[in-house]
Amino acid sequence: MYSDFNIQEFTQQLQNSCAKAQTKKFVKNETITTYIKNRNQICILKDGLADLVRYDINGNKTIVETLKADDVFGEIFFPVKTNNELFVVAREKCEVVYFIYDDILQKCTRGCKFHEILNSNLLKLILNRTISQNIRIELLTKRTIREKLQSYFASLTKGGLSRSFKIPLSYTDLADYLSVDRSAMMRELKSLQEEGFITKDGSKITLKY
Amino acid sequence: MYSDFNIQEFTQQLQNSCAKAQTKKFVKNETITTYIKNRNQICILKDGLADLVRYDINGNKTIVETLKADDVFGEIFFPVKTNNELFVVAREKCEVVYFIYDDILQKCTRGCKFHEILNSNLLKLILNRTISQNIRIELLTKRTIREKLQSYFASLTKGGLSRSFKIPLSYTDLADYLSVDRSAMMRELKSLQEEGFITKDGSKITLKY
DNA sequence: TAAGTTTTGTTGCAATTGCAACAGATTTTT
DNA sequence: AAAAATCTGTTGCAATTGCAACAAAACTTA
Repeated sequence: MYSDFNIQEFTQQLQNSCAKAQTKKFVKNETITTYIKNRNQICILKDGLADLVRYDINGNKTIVETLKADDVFGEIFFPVKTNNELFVVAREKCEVVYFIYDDILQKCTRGCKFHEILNSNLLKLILNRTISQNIRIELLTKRTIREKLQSYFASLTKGGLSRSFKIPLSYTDLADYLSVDRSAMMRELKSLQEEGFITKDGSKITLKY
Repeated sequence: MYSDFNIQEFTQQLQNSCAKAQTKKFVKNETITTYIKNRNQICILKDGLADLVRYDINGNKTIVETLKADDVFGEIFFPVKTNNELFVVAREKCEVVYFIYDDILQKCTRGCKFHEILNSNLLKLILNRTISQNIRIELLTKRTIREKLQSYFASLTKGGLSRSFKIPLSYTDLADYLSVDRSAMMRELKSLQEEGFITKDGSKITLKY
């Protein structure tokens, strides 16, 4: 994982460069952006938590991504028109930096001294993003709710160090994130407890054996 | 979509740079790479088709990604140890360019004149990759087999232009790609025909209505 | 071309999952 | 502090999906 990355520094670089980055603040439940046009906008969550959310025709909500500080998002990653609208919603108070991709890439092939550093930082950022996407894909390809839960729990144990953790989402949201029915998920959680695989106390889960 | 990308040119740049890129050829069904170590290796499929495949403990096969010319893959995108091994297998004759990420990023911050172009090309490549990952995630978050099929078909119509297309996978592989049971998928395909949504002739599908 | 292998198409049955609905608990808003 | 909204936990029932199994078709390899 390429975590040798300083978002503060990067933001400053962006602002000093030709890219004209802007910063905005959002309160809880505020919509940060909607994916409708293809503006080639790249956003970086400087601080806070947010969700990329989709509603389908049947009203099913899916949390497509959960975003934390330093995560990138933006329309540029979804240039194909989908039938469903995508929203990024602040889960808590957020600070977002945004800029236009073309300003970084097309413009200033010479001249701007920050250009190269920007590019390589952006690369790191997007690389980290594809890694979390892969973890998400792994989870979603699991066939059963049980396997999805176990896969999700595994991702919270930070490499097996902590067998006890607090779920950072409500159970309602977790179901939307695993893309399964909430009641079916609750049932499965109950089975996991009854069979002795986990202990559950509110949002605190402990993995047994 | 950033398709203004010439793989031949890029390969040449790689070979001229300090990155020491190598090219290898593979025959059908040959294993191109296995994800076990964290070698920070990046591979580019120069020519041919390949699959990124995972087998879980129960022997279920999942096609995690289908790769075509110009697609990137490699361990660098899966640095977290998963319980399941991942393989990249040639679906047909393939040509693969591979190099080590650190050679591009850490080394030669000055001096190598190709460095900047490389970086920006790599960025484009990875950006295209995250786009296809998003499409994949959208497909996998669909709740029913029917919706998954429709979502997959939609991605084959190239923006709604062609209502008729040939499925580039066997139905067995398609089920592994949609992450569903094959017989259940076949049943659903039959229903889609009976209800008049599609016409099916071997691997050729035509969308009606 | 014959034998072997893989894929397709199909079905019955069991298990899993989704849907709808509701009461109680918790949180947020007024 | 009361009212409103959201979340949790639960259940019965229906629909969907997975599993196992098999024959026929298509494809590969010897």
